[in-house]
Amino acid sequence: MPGHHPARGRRTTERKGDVRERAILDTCEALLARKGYDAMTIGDVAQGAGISRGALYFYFGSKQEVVTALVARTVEHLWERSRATAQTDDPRQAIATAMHRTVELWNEHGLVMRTAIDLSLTVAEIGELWNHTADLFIAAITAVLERAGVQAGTAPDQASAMARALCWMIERSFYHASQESREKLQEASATCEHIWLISAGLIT
Amino acid sequence: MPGHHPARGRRTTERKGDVRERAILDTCEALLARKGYDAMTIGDVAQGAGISRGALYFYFGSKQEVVTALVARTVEHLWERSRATAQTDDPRQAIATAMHRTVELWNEHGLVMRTAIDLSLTVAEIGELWNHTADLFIAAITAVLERAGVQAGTAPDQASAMARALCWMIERSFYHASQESREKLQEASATCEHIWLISAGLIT
DNA sequence: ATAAAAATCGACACGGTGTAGACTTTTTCT
DNA sequence: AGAAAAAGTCTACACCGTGTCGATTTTTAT
Repeated sequence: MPGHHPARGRRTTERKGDVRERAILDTCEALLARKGYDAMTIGDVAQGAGISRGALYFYFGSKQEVVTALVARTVEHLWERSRATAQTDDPRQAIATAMHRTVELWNEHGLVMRTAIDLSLTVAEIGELWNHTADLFIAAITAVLERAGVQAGTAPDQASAMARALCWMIERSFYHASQESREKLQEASATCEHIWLISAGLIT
Repeated sequence: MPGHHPARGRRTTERKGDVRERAILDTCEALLARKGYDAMTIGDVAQGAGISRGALYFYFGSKQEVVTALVARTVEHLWERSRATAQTDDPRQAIATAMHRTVELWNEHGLVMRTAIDLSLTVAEIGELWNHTADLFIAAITAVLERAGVQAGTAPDQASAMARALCWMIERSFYHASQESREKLQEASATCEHIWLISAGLIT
């Protein structure tokens, strides 16, 4: 329909580059799943996205930047979801829904989350991204523990320190389980939930 | 002293290569600490060991093989130590000594252990090494839990599954803490011990 | 002393990364 | 619509680290 003016007052223009950028990230995610980080080459990603290597470097300055952007995209999604979570008064209920949501997260984004964890050491920016994510989780766990009656504070047997340990337990358990199968993930979740409940003093 | 015969009946011959091999591994460990795995190059290691790159490839077929050998050397040390551990009947005591020993292990070999964990995914052989090590720990934890009265079995709330989760909790907590300082490691240990005790039902 | 085995080296080929500069397409402004 | 600017694309190249090869030297055993 020639002569058609798209609505004004709103940025209609989606740069061609925006589409490409998404294509690059999508390809990166797919290749990460198929070949893993080391085996995946910039050339592969470029080819998958339908451009040449040189063109890719117009968008990202390095292989690390590409995967950092991918992690950022995913992690942003996590934050959004976690912000949208309804709060409950009952700690038992809070724990159950938190674990359930976490299972969903890992089912959906397990690959990128594992990659983020793996690269946290080597790629500083990814490390920060993941640290921040972990801090959100730790804060949430701390809150639940305190509401369940665990003494607030940072001593080894108080809420804050315990929350950190529980967070790492969940991270690592899910990291391994999500590589195996959804069933294993479900089992790991049940176990972590159980230990969390015990630690909160909600189970004998 | 010409004509000197080294004592017989005992393998006096330590191949020159044996010394070199040790030198290579030692250098590798030092460089790993200084620059990290990615930044460390085969050339660096060779230079540090006082030989050329070409000569290094006489000993090891690849960079991965070098670090795999280093991990193997360290892990063997762990196994030895863990075999030599006295058993106690009192679960509380068993947990305390286990955590204490683990702190020592991480203080001494934290760097290599972290490297092993990082490379578990990419280098299959290191993965197996570390898995086996983890299995030893899990078995030990399981035994203690059962002796403390936790029901044996693999269901999510039974000894085996809980031991696995606790193992990951300890691994991850120590992984992070050992990067910071001995104090942090000590604190992390106290927290993990506390959660372990609660999970075993030895604390209200 | 000598022959076999062990160890060493320098040169080379390969593959992946990242850069440079020329060129084309798209967007923006009037 | 049309020109200038901005955005996007490509090919070629330089660099670096890995791993291989064959020739050579050193060590070891007899």
